[in-house]
Amino acid sequence: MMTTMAKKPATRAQRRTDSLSRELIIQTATDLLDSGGESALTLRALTIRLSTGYGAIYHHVADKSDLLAAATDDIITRVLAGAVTETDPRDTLRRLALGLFDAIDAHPWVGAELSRQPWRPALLDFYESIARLLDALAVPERARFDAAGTLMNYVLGVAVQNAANARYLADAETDRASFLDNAAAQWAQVDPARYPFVHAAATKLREHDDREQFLAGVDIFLTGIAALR
Amino acid sequence: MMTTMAKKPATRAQRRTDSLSRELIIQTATDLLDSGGESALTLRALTIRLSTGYGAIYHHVADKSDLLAAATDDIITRVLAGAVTETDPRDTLRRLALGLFDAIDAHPWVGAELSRQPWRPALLDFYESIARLLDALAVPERARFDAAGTLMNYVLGVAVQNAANARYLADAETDRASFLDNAAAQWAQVDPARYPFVHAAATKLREHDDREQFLAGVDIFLTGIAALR
DNA sequence: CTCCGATTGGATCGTCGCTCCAATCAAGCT
DNA sequence: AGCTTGATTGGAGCGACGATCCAATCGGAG
Repeated sequence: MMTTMAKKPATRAQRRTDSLSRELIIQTATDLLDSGGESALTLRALTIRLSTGYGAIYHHVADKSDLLAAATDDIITRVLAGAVTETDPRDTLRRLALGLFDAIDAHPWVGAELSRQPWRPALLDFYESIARLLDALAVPERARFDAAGTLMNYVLGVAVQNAANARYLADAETDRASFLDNAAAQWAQVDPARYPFVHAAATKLREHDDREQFLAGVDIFLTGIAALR
Repeated sequence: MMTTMAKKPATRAQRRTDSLSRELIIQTATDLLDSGGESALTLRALTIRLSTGYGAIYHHVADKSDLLAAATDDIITRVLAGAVTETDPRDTLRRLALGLFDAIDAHPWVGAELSRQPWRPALLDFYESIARLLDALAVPERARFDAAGTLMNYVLGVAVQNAANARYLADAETDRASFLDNAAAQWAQVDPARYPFVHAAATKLREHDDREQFLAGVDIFLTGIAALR
């Protein structure tokens, strides 16, 4: 046997002229995730979009989870940068929560990633802001820790739920209306004797607005927190 | 080239005497998940543990996600079967929520799976129970839908959070105490000027009990609900 | 006893994340 | 300019994964 095959001419594919950077990779990853969901972010897709190889990417990024985390931090940081302060602490809190809600609504993969890594440094700012606002609401210091944690859990819980719905919608390639109709039809089919409330809720499922329901939940918690003093 | 290598003798590995079943597969999958976390459930590991092949497993199960969903339903159903009813609707609700909390604490992968598929049929019973209890707590019919959804989101949010922590603990092979010490140390290192509340919360992190904090959140919710009447 | 559908085991496929290394470039030194 | 050295790039290849496919085997109905 010959030790070498007939070698290709010694030319490699042309080397890129503009230099790669961590930022460019993260930006491209975000594009892929936004357009195709979590499963669209593969290293192969990245190499194609950036017309480069694995080595170049791994030189700037530790591994895939590092890349996902960095993209998530990027989005979260942007949300916090756009946060505004109202005169009423309750309103500010509502705004803050809605900001995270909307961001995850626009980038569902962020919700899934946060559910996997809930203590990213970028969320420290969120936690800090919430605690500060609870202070302004006269929540006693001993209860503030639990209250802030509860709010965080609720917001993240809704975020994850929304991300799951969005993923389902993307996979099934159906629009939101027919998805809700389908779910409502299923709920309406359950035995009314065994599940009277679920059966009754089927109609509301079609009308409800995720964003408003989220805000209703925030208000429930705010009311409960106000009684902690 | 020869078309066939020297074939092994025509004997196949001995066929199993006891028959496989969907239940046995689900049970084995649960064992694998409990002992090694989500990544431990691979088809190869299943074939080894059951000393069988891929075909036999795929004959009883549609695909891997079907298997994961079935295992999750199994756990949830068990939790609901053990639910008890107190005289006070509040206590019953607390028990119900704690049941789910403890189940996910014992099987963290259930939390991760529920975050991916939050509308499993097994959760319908949960939803129904919650709505029934909210009715007993005199929550008006128009607010019941939002309130029930809010509580569900909160419980699932905490569940996901717990699952993420458990996963981290399993991967890092550290115990909970040193994990909390580590996290507290990190929180204590953040700039006290920029993050006064996070900095102050560092000490509480070491003392706090996840279960109690979860219950504190449920109580905040219950207080908030009481104002809805 | 015979047959046929139900069940089983494993070879094989395509894709994934990741490692590894030769090839290439840019910047500094003499 | 020529040389050197470290940073950066591109891609072949590895092992593991989920899934498919099919020959081999079993067990009950007739």
